[in-house]
Amino acid sequence: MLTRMPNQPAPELSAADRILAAIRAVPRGQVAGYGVIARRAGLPGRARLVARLLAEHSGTGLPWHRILRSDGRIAFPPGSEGFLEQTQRLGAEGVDLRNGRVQIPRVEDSLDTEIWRPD
DNA sequence: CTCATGACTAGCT
DNA sequence: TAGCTAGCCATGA
Repeated sequence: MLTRMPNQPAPELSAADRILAAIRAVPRGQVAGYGVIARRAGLPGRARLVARLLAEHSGTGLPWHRILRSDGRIAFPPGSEGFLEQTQRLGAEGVDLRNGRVQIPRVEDSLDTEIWRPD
């Protein structure tokens, strides 16, 4: 059975599976936006679908905490349970959060990966 | 079918 | 940086 690098999403997979693969492809200590995940799954503009799948598959080992809004902020309301949980998980991975927001690296610096690298 | 909702975005002030 | 707006799309009432 061939294991495929999730960089090039397999067209034969369902949209949901491609999105889940893109989420799992975000390495520990790094974060990515909903829209970025959607694009990497071959579904530009479907950020809300990414959010739905995250909620649906929470608790299945999916690295949901590494997914943030396009402006670098946590999508949950500040102070909410999910917000605190995500803050804690990201902190455990060394992601620098300031007031519920990661320091967004300049896109020009990471054109290759499209994944935010908080260093 | 229409309407409301939401872990969203991009653009403009 | 913060608000506000319009656009977006899958779901469920």
